[in-house]
Amino acid sequence: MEDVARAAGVSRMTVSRALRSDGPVSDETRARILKIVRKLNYVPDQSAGTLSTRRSGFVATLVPSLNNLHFAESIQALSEQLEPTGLQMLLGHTDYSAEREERLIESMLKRRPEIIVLPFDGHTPRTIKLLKQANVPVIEQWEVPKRPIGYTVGFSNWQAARKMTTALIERGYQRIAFVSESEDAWTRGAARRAGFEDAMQSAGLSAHRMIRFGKPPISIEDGFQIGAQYSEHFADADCIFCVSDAPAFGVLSALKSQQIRVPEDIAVVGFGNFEVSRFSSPTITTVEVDARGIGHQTGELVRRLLVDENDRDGIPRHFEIDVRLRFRESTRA
Amino acid sequence: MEDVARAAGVSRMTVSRALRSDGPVSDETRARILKIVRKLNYVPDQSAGTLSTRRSGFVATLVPSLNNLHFAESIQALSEQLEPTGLQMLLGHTDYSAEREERLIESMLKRRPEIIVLPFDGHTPRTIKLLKQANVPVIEQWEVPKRPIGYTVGFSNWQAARKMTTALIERGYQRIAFVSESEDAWTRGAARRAGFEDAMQSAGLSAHRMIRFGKPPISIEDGFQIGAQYSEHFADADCIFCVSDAPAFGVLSALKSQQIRVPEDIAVVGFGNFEVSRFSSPTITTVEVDARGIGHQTGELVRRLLVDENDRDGIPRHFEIDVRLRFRESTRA
DNA sequence: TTGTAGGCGTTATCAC
DNA sequence: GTGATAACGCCTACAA
Repeated sequence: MEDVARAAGVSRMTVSRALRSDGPVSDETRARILKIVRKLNYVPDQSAGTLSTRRSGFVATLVPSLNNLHFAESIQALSEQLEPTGLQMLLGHTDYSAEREERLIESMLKRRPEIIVLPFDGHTPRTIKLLKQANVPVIEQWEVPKRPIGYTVGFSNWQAARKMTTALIERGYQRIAFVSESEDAWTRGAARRAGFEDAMQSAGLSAHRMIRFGKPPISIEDGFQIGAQYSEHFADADCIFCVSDAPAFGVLSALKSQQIRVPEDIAVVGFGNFEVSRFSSPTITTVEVDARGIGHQTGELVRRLLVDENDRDGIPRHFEIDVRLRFRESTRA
Repeated sequence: MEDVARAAGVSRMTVSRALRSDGPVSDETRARILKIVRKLNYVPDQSAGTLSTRRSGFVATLVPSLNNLHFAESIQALSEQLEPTGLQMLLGHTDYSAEREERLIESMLKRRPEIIVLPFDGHTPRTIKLLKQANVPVIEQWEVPKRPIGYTVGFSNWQAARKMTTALIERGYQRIAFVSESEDAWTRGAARRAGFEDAMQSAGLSAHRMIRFGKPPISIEDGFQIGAQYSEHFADADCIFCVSDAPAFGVLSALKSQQIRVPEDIAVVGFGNFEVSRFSSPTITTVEVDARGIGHQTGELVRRLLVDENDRDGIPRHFEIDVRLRFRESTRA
């Protein structure tokens, strides 16, 4: 910066001002400075700026995993929202581990993020303490916690699964099995299972057909293995409700290879409305979740909290994300 | 830090040393300081550290899109490698746009990354200039450029597609169609197409059956629409080679709904070995690419370049990633 | 519209 | 093993 200043015959301060689009500098001086900046390939050092302004420009963001199109899409939507604001995303993935989440937050806090975005999957007590002490807005996504730390953007997985289960019962299914992960610290999956159980019990039906298999995120392959043991798991069931579309597709694939017809012999239902569920044969009945919407709403919220000075009043604490049931060929009408 | 120093009855410098695990401090003093650090919830400010040490601890990383399991997996593998090193990833996605890539690099350089990891899909001249002037190691991934800027981790898409095409010809296919994106700044897709053309021409066959449709990344839906126009596109073809598994699955789905048999009436081939290709029916012949391997190798390389002081000699400029042909049910033996 | 002085929170360096 | 001092590169605050 010194070099630029010298070449332009001004002080470093004037260079600094010329680089901020709103700095009070004469047009002529700014033009001259910017030309020299380009010629000298000067790139300002944001660490120094951060230190001075006490604004890092960072949005700390966690996801359980990138290896899941829902999370990837929501991140992508968020990062697109962030682009014009000049804020940068600091991304980490927890691998569905609360301990890893804690470590990540600890290391990200050293970067002094201006806001923290993370999934709610249950946090360790220390994580909660760290988040509160950081004295920075917190946005919890996907599942809505009972005791939110700050803002929330998401929906109730419990209600969504309950709604689908109830709709299935209305369509005449009674012996519904539920497929989910074996390790269930994963609150969202657990919430869906609980919603299923509640709906079944409310209808006076038994919710004992529980298949727990595979670590989160449960995969197509896991679903295939479950489906391959049809007679063991599903001999007396009339419907298989899977915690996500991936295992639903796997189950379908396994049933097909055993000549079991869907939906004539048994129905298959997923969760998430991934692209594959629309193009499998039969197409898969599922719960549609607006993943991009979560990223988008989060981006809006970040903007209102950090960028738009005059839009900071009356910001709701919660943004509800749409969830819709999609009935397709894998269930009968 | 001042507060911690006062409470411990030492200078700030000693606190600083106590926090670096290798700093020369007596065990007793360090223990006392760390206790106070915890009690006061002191979190060091890494911007200040960066300014002083001139080491940011950032790995600038670009991907075309997260909305693609290959890239997501490679990023996840890289970030797992990075975790124990204390390096943090600064992630951005280019959306397959060289201009967006340029803007992202420009903004990331302000953070003074210690290394830059990005896909090679063709760069703008200014991007190349920026990367060279940054004076920081550069790792180009996925496709191997003719003139690399620094290190490379990937494979030749041209060769991979050529190999598959040749193998298809050996299996008796002669009238092979190729499905790829309509906008082809996407060098990897273009490289695959060129490899296909070369193989066909070398065998004295015509490569005129070219379907270009959909913006990158081409989707299942795009493939479905292409497959739906079977008689128009594929009436005289015996095989459909798709630039990725996603459209291959879509094509398959569309053919099935028209009662066209695969592989009896026509074969379908993909690229990438995504999970869906193993569980569709029929399963899809494809080119297997080790996406996690790319992230993993990149992580190794980053470690050798930035962390392991005594492992910096004779580092190869290129790491080749395995590519294998997977013949499945969607082609005949 | 421009310049000067000083500080943001760390660590490198050198002295003890 | 510990402390004092001076940077690191930018920006706030104030003065001209």
